[in-house]
Formats: sequence, structure tokens, C-alpha cells
Amino acid sequence: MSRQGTTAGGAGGGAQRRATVVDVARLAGVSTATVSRVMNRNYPVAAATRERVESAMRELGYVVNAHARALAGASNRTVGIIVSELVDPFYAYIARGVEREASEGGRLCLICCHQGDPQRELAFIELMHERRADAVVLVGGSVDDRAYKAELARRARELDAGGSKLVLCGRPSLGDDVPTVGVEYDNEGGAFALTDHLITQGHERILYLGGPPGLSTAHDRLVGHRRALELRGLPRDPQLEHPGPFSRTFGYRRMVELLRDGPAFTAVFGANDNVAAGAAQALEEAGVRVPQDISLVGYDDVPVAQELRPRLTTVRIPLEEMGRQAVRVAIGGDDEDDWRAPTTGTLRLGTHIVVRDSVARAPRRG
Amino acid sequence: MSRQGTTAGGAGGGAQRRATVVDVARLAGVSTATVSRVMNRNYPVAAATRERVESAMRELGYVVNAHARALAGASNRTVGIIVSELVDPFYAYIARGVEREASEGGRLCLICCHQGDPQRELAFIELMHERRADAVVLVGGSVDDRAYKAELARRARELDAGGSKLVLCGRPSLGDDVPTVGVEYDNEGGAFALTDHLITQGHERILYLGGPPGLSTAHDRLVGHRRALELRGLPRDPQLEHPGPFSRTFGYRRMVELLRDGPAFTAVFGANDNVAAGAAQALEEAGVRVPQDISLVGYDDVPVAQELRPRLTTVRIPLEEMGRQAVRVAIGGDDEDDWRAPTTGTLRLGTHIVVRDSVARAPRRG
DNA sequence: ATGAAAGCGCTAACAG
DNA sequence: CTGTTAGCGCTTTCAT
Repeated sequence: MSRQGTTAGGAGGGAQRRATVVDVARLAGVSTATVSRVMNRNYPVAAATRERVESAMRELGYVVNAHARALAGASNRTVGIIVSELVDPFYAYIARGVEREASEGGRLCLICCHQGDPQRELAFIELMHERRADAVVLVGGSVDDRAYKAELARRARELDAGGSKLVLCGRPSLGDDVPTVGVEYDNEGGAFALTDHLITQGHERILYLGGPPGLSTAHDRLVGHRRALELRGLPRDPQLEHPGPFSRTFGYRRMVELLRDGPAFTAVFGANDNVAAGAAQALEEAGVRVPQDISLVGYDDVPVAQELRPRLTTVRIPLEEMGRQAVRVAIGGDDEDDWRAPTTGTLRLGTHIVVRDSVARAPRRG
Repeated sequence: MSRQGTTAGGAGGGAQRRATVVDVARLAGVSTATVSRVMNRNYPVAAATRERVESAMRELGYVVNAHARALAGASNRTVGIIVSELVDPFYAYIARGVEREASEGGRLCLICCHQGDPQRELAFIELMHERRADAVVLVGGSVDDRAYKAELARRARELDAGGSKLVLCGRPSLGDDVPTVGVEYDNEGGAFALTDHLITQGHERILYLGGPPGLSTAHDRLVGHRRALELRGLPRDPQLEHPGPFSRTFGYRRMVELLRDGPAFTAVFGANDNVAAGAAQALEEAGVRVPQDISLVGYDDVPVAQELRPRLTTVRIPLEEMGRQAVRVAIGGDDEDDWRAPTTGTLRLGTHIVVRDSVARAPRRG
């Protein structure tokens, strides 16, 4: 394992001193200002000089220090994304939108997963603020807790005071007096449409499964569901509402229990596709046919919806687009002058039902 | 839109001057050194003083500037992840491992997707180097191109010279003289085992579908497949090998074509689960039963493998664990002294077949 | 077209 | 226990 520092750049392993502008300047026989100018191409430099500087940089293996650069004034070209779980397609697609939009704007993304813990979420916002991210995108529903919201508002103000923006992506605003921007989609309306679709097919007893109580997304969907019931004059039976995690596992387990000793129903509304997928598995294992015996719907239209057999009827959300808009709405109106960028603007994206094969007319009542 | 610095921190919208250590120090009536000490808790400070400083920080809405901190010496506590696609579960699970391990070590992750473009990948490595990431994790197979590899080696050396590490996660080493660390799993062996499993079940004509030619992962899997064939004395029919993207779409389309006018076969080996999922759909639509008529296997054991009906027999890779090890192997032996951390160590993780329901004995030959 | 020098905000010796 | 001070590497006026 012998090693002999032959190459410029050092012999590896330790933290040798990296080349700096000063080194480059010296080697090229110019001033540091000139080096800076050739890097940033924002000022005329003689071709010959540029040539020498660039070759010096190459020879030294020079790589500019982004921290020094950020400190000296330039934006650090970073946007932060905070999600609860990276492997969940719902978040993954939004994150992809954020990443692509950021990347196209020459920015890099800081990402982190709080795994459903509001405290971690808050801590991550702080970390990204320390890094002076141009924007911090908070993805997904938020918990309904007074102290938490107050803390969030405080962070939003701090961020704003420094010229950054807190972006609420898929969650309600914190109030007009809190400087945030947002990108939303319609949870209430989508759920309403879905339940209405079910009712139209003759379903009157619809099992509602999943959605953490206290999470904004879950709350809105449930409200939409109830509104549809009400509008059609159907009773709301608490026995049919089963809040819980947005997870496949929950959908599966609860469905198994309910199949064993639950109330009667002809359709199942999974609060998201994951829950519906879990329910589908339980139904399958119990020998219940979808949609002949029981109809099933989900929400989000993530890939699993098309993977399921029968394919799942669900609500499509423009996930990736939301991610893109999140950074656009935060960055777009921020460096362009102070062009009256709405400090508290909220963009609302549309959703729509995707009818596939998991819903049929309700069986004749016994 | 008048603004009147009423609140500490300003009234929002623009880039007000943020509070700095100097401001805090002044307000608390101490020196900046003391402020630094209370923040870092790395040096004794009188309780009363600390109290005053902390309250000053609160009052000013002070948030430390990570760039200044990084510049002044401390590590910036960042690890970079470079994947080709965030929403692909293969990458998502590895990324999750990286993120969790990093997060547990108090680090934040920079992430980016090159979408299969080696040039973008290289560019991102540079960007992360500029940010002085402690480690840059390159995830997934690499293209077999001389110039590309040389460039990668150069970047690895630069990174190493600065005390960072390039981590090769799921791709071959660049050679003993290139300072990288790596975490691998066995592509060749897993494919060998899978094909052998198929042969044991009486299959002699196995269609091999997908895997971009020139991508290391794809190459190794194909080699394993061929070796199993050879070892059992089965002929290798070029007609049965159909390289292509690692995508569901490719699996579907090519399967459709092959079903129409391809050679005879009794089993399909999808180079990964995505391809297998696509093939499964084509098979289903063509009325071909799996596994009675045709057996099907995949690789990776991502969630879709369990979603498919019948459930897919595949090879399990410890995806998340690979991600965790990637940062461990890069960070672990780096700040602990210069404890002869192997500069070019490669960790190899095990894989194993997961037998589910998509393989049956080959139908009697007609 | 190029150079000199003043910071950016923080940490880390080194003194008290 | 606390203050002073010298950088860290880069950008950016202001000169030349």
C-alpha cells in the first residue's frame, strides 16, 4: 500500500491544502481579481490572459470554494426540500419536480426526510436556513398543532427577512401575515368527486380508510368525502370512517380486521393509493372480488394505481408540476428586482378523477 | 408596500441584512468569540453570560451562517448523492439509506439526478466538490467509456486531495490507483443463481430482456446469466438476448414484439424488476399465463415485485444498507485520525434470490 | 484590461 | 472564563 505523491493534487487520504485563487493567480502571473473574472465571465479579460489563467487552474486542479463565494456575496444557488419519506412516490415525484426545476436554474438541492416528525422538520428548516438556501420547500400535509404552526411562522419570517422563501407545497397557508408562498392542489374537491362517483354507481355504504387525523391533507379529503355524502342525502356513519396512517400496511391490516368483524359496505375509499393497495391485498386474500363484490378507489395516482389488478380508480395530482411550481414561485419573483412579488401568493393546481377498473355498480342490496 | 423595520428581522420581502455574530455580541455585551463559544458548546461559558447571549440571539432572530462557518475551518457536514432518477425505487431506496446515515451523523444531503447523462453526472460531481461535500456518492451502474472513466478518476483524485471521498455505490472500481471507496453487491452471482434456478425448473430457452449495453450493472447480470447457461451445457442463442433500457416501457414494448414474431421460449429474465413488470403486462394482455405458460423473473426486489400477480421471483439487493454503508465507508475512516483508512477499500454486500410465484416447471416441450 | 485592498461571517489561537 | 485578532477564499469597488 505504498503511495508516492506523483500527481499534482497530493498523495491522497488526508486533507491537503487545496489550491486557491491566490495560487492560481500566482502561477498565472495575474491578480486574484483577474482569476475571479475569468471564472465568472462577467467582465472582459484578454484572451491571452484568460488562457494562462485557465491553464493554471487546470494544472493546479483548482476547484472554486462555494462557501467563500457565497460568503463574498453571490447567491449560493441552493434550494432545500423537506419531505417525510423519499421512497414514497407521492413525495418522490414532487421532489423530482423540485430537483429538475432547480437544476435547470443552475441550483443544487439539499434534501432531507423527517419521517413524519414535526420536530425534525423544524430542525431541518433551520439547517437549510443556516445554509442560506434560496428557498425551502416543505412538502406534504402539516399537522394541526398550535405551537408547531407558531414555530413554523417564526421560521418563515426569519427566512423571509434574509431574502429566502418558505414554500408550502401541498399544505395550507399559515395565514396572510406570514410571509410564505404556496402551491396547493384540491384535496377536498377531489375526494368529493370520487365519493360522488361512487354514489352515482349506487354505493351507499362507503368505507373510508386511512389518513392521519390532524394532518391537513387527510382532513381535507375526509371533509370532501363527507360533503358528497351529505349532498346526496346519505347518512354519515362513524362506523365507516377509519382514519390511520397513509400506509399500505395500515390499509391491509385494517381491511383484514374490518372484513372479519366490521360493518357492511359495498365500496372502499382509500385515503391514498398506498392505503388502497393494502386494502386490495386484504380483499384479494379474503377472496373478495374487486369490483364485482366491492368497489375500491384511492387518491394520488402514483404508479401502484396502475400496477394493481384491477387498475385503481383514483384522483390524479400533478405531483411533478407542483414541485416545479414550488421553486418557480419562490425563485421567480425574488431576484427579479423587488417586482412586487406577492409575498404570500398561493398557486392552486387542478386535480381530476382517473376512472379505471376498480369501481362497478353496487350489488343489489340484500 | 412601505416597510418600517418594526419587527426585529424586518418586514419581509427583501434581503435585509441578517444579524451576525457581531450584532449578537454587541447586544449581549460580549465578544464574538464568546458568542461562538455558546453556539458550539465546545468551551466553558458562564451560565449568566450564556443566558444573555442566547436571549440576544433569539431577539435578533440570529441564524448562523454555515458558509462562514465552513470557510473558517469546520467541516460543512454535507454529503452528496448523485443518482440517475429519484422516482425509481432502486435509487430511491439507496438514497434513503444515504440520507438516513448522513442525517444521523448530523449531515445534510445534496442530491441530484443526471437522468442517465454521464456529462451531467460529471458536472454534478464538480458542483458538489465546489460545495466541499465530505463525500460524493455515485449511485448505480456506470457507462463503459474510456474518456468518461478518465475524467471520473481525475475528479476522484481532486476530491481526495481535498480530503473528500468519491464513493462508488453499485459500480465497479476505477482501478487501484484511483482513490475511491466503494460499496458493491453481486450482479453476476445473482443473475447466475436466477438463471440456474430457471434451468433447474426445466427451462432451456430463456429470453433475456433489458439492461443497457455498456452499463456495468447490465453487463454483469448478462454475464452471470450466460455463465449459468454454459455451465449447464445449454447453448447461448443471440436471438434470446435483448438488451435495452432498464425501463418498464422497454419491457412492455419488446415483449409485445417478441410475442408477435420472436423465437420460442418458456421463461423470461427481466434484467430488473421494472423490465419484468413491463413484460408481465404484455404477457397478461396477450393472454399468456404466468407461470403456467411462461415463467418470469426480475432483479432488485423493489416494491413492484410484490405488487405483481403472480408475485415476482427476483434477486434481493440490500439497497438501503448499501446507501448507509456508502456514507459510513466514506466518513468513518476520515475524521478519525489518519488511521490508515483504506483509500480504495470496497465493501461487498450479499444478494439472494427471493422465490415467489412467477416461476413454474417448464411445460413439456412440443 | 488589470491590480490593490476591503470586506463577507465565523472560528481558533493566544492573551489576559 | 472572556476578549483580541488573524485569517478562511472569494468578489468587488476603486484605481490605474
